[in-house]
Amino acid sequence: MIALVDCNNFYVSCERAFNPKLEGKPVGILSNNDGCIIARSEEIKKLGVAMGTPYFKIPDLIKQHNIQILSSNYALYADMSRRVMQVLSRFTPTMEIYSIDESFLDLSGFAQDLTAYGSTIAKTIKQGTGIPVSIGIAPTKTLAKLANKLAKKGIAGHRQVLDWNTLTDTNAVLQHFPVKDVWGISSGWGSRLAKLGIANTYDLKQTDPKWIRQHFGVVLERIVRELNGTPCIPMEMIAPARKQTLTSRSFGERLTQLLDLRAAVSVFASRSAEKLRTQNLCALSICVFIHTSPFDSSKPAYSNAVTIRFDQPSQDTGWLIHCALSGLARIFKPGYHYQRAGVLLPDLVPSGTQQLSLFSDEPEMDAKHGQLMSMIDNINRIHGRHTIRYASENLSAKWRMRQNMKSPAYTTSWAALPAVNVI
DNA sequence: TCTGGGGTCCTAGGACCC
DNA sequence: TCTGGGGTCCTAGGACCC
Repeated sequence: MIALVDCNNFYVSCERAFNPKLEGKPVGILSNNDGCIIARSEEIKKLGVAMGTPYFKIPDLIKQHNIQILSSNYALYADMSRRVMQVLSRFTPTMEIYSIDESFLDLSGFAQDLTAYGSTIAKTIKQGTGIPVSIGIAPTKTLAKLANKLAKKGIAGHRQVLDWNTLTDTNAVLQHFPVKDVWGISSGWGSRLAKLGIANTYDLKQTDPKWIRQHFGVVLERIVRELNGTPCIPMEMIAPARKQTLTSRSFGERLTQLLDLRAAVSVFASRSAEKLRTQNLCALSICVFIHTSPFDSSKPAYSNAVTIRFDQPSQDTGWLIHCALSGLARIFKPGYHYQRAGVLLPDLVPSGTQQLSLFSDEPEMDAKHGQLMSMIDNINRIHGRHTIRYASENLSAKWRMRQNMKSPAYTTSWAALPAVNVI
């Protein structure tokens, strides 16, 4: 049996844990650059605010219902996630951290009442972190995800925790479950299936897996088999190494000057190199892209990207910035209002196993660069993220994103520790 | 004025090998 | 008249996830 533990409205719950005044009120958390609403409390969902609604489109609704809006605070969410996962890991030896707010727990061989065990887990998480969770328990991951959704809504007297095996008529439940809400199926496949007469999840469960494979591929076939109780998606206890990494941002204001873009792309390349070093990876190539706003039809549109291959794998900030900037120079065209840029490292390999270039500089130079990078990383870890950086990162700050309503870094900065008033 | 930022897997087709 | 049988690697595009 597999349990899926999912935090309720995770970002909102993190904010509420340190700001109880948000309790009971409609709350929305914004994406980077204060663009869209990407996390919602139950109260704001009831007001009809959809996932991904652009913030600037609903000023009246916000005023009318006193909706609380916050910029996203990823330092806080990442730290709260770490705490939740730490508590969760006490309850099983085999756990897969699936996302910032979800984990699969393998409960095979647990003899006791799994609903009661789930309730204990939920209570402990809430007490230890302040975060409310819902738990679905079932024989496969797909059914555990499904049971989790039902537990969130609450069906047939089950709320917060639902053990699939305790339901008396699962087929009746599946008949009322929309296909597009099944894990791994979205509206694209959902509407294709509907056209073929597969209207609900019970219909999908009854469909011949071989027929599904012919018409949709092996991914959907696995889902059908999982709905029938046959595990096809294994637990991944050890996170596999990243295959690519992307650093990109929308700008706080549109940029027209190459200088401003150079600063942004330098920061993205530098951040990418840091990610490589913390994960012990090297990049074989770098891709730089820039584009104008896809929504603004009043100005000329332009987008372009360029990929540069390396002679040998690298995780060196100076080299990545150098290549990123030379790529940028090749695709930059004056006269456009740029909205976003990014640095993509699409081919990653483990560091330490690199094939060296036949025409490489002295190997001693590579070693020196490596020492320089660990020195910089150490200083920045002790004294704060951007204590030492490359000069080109400082060319301009015009591109920096908007974050006008961000809460303090309650748990990761001494300066932002919450104060408690004892009366 | 204003619209996020990351990822993965699968498949088909082209180019090549013996 | 008639033209094999087995592979690999790479890329682009499409589908999905949080």
